[in-house]
Amino acid sequence: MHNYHILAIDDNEALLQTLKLILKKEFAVVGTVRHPNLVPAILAGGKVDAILLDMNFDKGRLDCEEGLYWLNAIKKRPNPPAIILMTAFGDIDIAVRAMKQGADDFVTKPWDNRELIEKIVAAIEKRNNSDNRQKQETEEDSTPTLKEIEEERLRKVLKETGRNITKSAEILGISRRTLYNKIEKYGL
Amino acid sequence: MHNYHILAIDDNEALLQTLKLILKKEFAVVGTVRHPNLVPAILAGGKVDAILLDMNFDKGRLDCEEGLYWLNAIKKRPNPPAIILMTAFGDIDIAVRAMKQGADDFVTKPWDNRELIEKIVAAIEKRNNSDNRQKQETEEDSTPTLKEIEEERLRKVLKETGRNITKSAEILGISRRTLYNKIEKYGL
DNA sequence: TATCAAGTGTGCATTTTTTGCACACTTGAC
DNA sequence: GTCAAGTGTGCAAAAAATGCACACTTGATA
Repeated sequence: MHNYHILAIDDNEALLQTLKLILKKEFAVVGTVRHPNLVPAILAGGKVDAILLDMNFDKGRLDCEEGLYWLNAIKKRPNPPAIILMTAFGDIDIAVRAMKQGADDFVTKPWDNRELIEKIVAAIEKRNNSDNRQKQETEEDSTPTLKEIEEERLRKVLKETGRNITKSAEILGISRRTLYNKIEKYGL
Repeated sequence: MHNYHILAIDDNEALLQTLKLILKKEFAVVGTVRHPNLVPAILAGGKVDAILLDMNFDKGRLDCEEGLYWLNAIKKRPNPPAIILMTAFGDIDIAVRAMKQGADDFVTKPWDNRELIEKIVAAIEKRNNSDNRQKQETEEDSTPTLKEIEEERLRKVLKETGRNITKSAEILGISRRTLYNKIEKYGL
């Protein structure tokens, strides 16, 4: 049992219920919606780790283009959930376009339950890992004081200009005299 | 006629020649190789804008896994060319895995010539654009004045602390009063 | 409800930094 | 030799940073 929140989107009510039954056994919270236009509101409201988006363009209700549109819209949000797409047809073009737009994985109907669950978990964990990396980077980034980054920048610019003080001062946007002061202050 | 260098990889000599004939009409230089193990040497030698990699796993010579291995190897290089994959089978799983590993596009055999060429050009231009973005960013990185990086840092730290002025000032190594002054000065 | 720690926003005098300008050099190119 | 471009430094005026004080607000806790 994984402590993840899943949201399944499908305009076929019967299929949606089947999906929910399967996913309920493996995930803590499983929501279902019939149309993706409700997704932004749901994402704004609470935690969602992965979205299962069905692109059944056979019934004319929610077609492939629309599916890609929603995929794109969801992925543009600040902290997007993992997205796994489902399609009834083995169309490579759609799969490729979906992957280009940031889908995390692709499942074809009829799906294999075990495979579906594995793909969902893998996609969520991959997303979490990349999140953590970003956080670590920004945390490390936030430590230095203004003076430290100033010193770092001074070193860099001085190096880049080959220690041409006049040019360096110009690049840094400070007066030449001030640059001399700072060089002495930091012992550069 | 595009001034791009293309490298086509296929272990079927006849198909390779067909490809070359088609591509020669559209691209400045078209190379052909029978096995991807020559690719690293070729890439080290000269300019290659795009690679057309055929993954025909029907004959047992160059199978799908091997194709993905080479895709991965090429994409790990410092300045990788765009890669378009070709497959005789409309297998979505392979397409998805290939896209995950950084393939730029996917074409199924039998291919449509116009579509193939368009995809190659699009992939190269996309690659060039992202290159330019990186260059611009790194170039811009050396341009900004001390005040600009100061402002950037202020924004970042304020955001990170949830606009806790006292903590922000502490992190930045300046007095609280000064931080207020800077916030007003920069309009944060 | 009272209280207390932690934070906010601002004023003010003092100290520090920045700035602009001046001056006397050095250096390399032409 | 000279000329443009750069260096290193002094100095007074202007600007910014600092420490401290004061009157708040806020959320948790006894």
